[in-house]
Amino acid sequence: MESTQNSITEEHVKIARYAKAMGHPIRMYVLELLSKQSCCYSGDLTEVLPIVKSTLSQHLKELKDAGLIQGEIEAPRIKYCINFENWKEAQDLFRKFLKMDVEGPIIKCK
Amino acid sequence: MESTQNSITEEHVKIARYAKAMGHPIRMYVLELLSKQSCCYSGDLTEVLPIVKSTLSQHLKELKDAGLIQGEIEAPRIKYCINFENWKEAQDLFRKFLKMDVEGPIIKCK
DNA sequence: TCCATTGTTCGTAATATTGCGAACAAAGGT
DNA sequence: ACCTTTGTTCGCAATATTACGAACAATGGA
Repeated sequence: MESTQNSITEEHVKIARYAKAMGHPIRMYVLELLSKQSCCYSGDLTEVLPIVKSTLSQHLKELKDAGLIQGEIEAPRIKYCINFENWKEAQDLFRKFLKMDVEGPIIKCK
Repeated sequence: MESTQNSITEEHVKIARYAKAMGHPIRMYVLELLSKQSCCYSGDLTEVLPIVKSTLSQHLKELKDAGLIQGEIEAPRIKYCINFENWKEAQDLFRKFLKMDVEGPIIKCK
């Protein structure tokens, strides 16, 4: 079933997907905030972030699509929280990835 | 000197920059390979990756621009290695970021 | 010197990202 | 029923990303 040359694994695709979602300062801010203080409303964010609500909505959608956060309707607002299932997966993937070569390479380059 | 509303810090910008560079399966593969086995030549990569050399060159350039890797001329080839100074910074940033809420939020969201 | 090898750069194209404002939808309160 | 609040969706524009092939540069070897 596999194509290409089995170099790129499903793990590379997964971690790249999470990394891509994290690849914007606004989204990193939101993730950090949520992972620190459980939940927040999107209105709280527009007050401190230098973007309009529609742009924020798009960033939140990206984080949602990547699986890192989830929204819960609490009318008339929406409460955003970390999606802890996927968050844990992302943590594990990054930890595994970052564990490598903490002390530098075996063969020092140059 | 700061503008906006001091929500987005320099750290958010930095980690987002690294995350963005990691936001593609090809680049994650290269980073993993290099962090595992010290160095490699770009020709080694084209052999196993399902992209042509010019595309690979662009991905390597992105990793270089983000500061995660460095190239060293070793004619007629170029030896690519992890840039360990920045790699360490990225590791620290991600570790700090990932450390948060390993066990879940204080206030469980529904 | 000419050729082969290696990798970058250029030109091109398709698609994705980022951002704004306006319009829209959903729900609660009066 | 109407209005307010909240957030999404739409339309638009500018720019970035991803990918390919062709052309180009640099270097070592024949």
